[in-house]
Amino acid sequence: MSTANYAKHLCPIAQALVDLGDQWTLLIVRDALSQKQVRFNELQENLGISRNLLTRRLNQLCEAGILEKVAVEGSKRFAYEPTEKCRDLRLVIHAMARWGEKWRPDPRLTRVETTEKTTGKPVALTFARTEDGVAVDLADVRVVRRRP
Amino acid sequence: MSTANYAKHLCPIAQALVDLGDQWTLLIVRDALSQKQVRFNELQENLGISRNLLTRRLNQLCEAGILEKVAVEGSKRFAYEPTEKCRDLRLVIHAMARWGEKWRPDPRLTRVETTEKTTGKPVALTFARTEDGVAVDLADVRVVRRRP
DNA sequence: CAATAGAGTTCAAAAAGTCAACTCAATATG
DNA sequence: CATATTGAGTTGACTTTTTGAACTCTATTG
Repeated sequence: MSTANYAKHLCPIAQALVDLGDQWTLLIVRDALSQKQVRFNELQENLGISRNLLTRRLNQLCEAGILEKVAVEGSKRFAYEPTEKCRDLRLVIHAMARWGEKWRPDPRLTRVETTEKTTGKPVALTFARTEDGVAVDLADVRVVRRRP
Repeated sequence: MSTANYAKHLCPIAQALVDLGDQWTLLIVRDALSQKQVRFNELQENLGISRNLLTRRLNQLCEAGILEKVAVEGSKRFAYEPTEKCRDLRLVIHAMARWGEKWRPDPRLTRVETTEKTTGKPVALTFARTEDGVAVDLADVRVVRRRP
C-alpha cells in the first residue's frame, strides 16, 4: 500500500502506519533506539536489508523527522540519531516486544526487561489513570473513538 | 522481507513483526477489534485492500491464531472474530494510536479516548511498577535486553 | 601513498501487490 | 419456486517493491 493510501484513513493508527507501516522501519527504529547513533553499514549487516532499500528507508525516516543524519564527531562520516519523535516510539516498541515474548515464545529470544531506574523494581506497560497514575486493568478500560 | 527473514532475528520485536509486519495486518486487526465480528466485504471496502491480498492476509491471521473464521449465527456464511491473541494487541494498537495523534495531528482524525469503565476517569498508556501498579515516568525506565 | 572500509548507487531479476473481471453458493424478491 | 442480487472469494494480466550483486567514490588506516 502506498503512503497516500494509508493517509486516506482518518484514523491515528493508519496515520502512524504512514511512517511505520513498512516492513523494515520498526526494526530500524529499534536499532536506532538501542544506541546514541547507528551507522549505515551497521544497520545493513544487523538487519540483512538490501542496501538500496536501506538508503530509501533512512531518507524517509529523516524526512519524517524520526531520525537525524549527523556528522560523526571528529570524522567526516555520517550516522543516524533518533529524534524525540523516534524516542516517543518506545511505547510502541515495548508493546510489540511484550506481545512477541508472550505469543511467540522462544528460549533463544532476547528478553526485554524494564525496571525503574531509581528503585530497580520491575515495571511494565499498562493503562493508568491520568489523574493519579494508578494502573488500571485492561478489562476495565473503555475505548471511545470520537469522530471530529 | 519474508517471514523467514524476520524470524532469524532473535528478538521479540522481530518475532512480533513476523505476524504483524505486513502493511495491512494492523489495520485488519484494528477493524477486527472494533466489533465482535468482521465480514470479508466489510474489511475490503473499509480498507480498500485488494480482494486477493485480503484473502491471503485473513488466512495468515487465522493460521497465526489472531483471527478465527466462524459461521455467522443463523446463516451459512462466515465472519472473522478476534482471538485472545488478537485482543492482546490492544496495547500495541493504542501505543500506535497515541503516537499517531501526537506526531501526525490532524483535526479531521478520529481521536481514540480511553477511560476507566468503573469511574469514567481518563486513562493512558504508561509504564507502571508491577509490584504496586504505580505509574513511572518513561524517563525513569531502564531497559535491559537480556540475551538468553 | 597504496589498501581497505564506509556509505551509498545502479540495474536486472524475483516477489509482492493491484485491479478488474469472473465464479459460484447463499440469500432475497416477485 | 424461479430469478436476481449479494457475499466471499479466484484468476490472471499488469505494476510496484524488494532483492542481490556489482560498482563507485570518498575517508581512513597502515
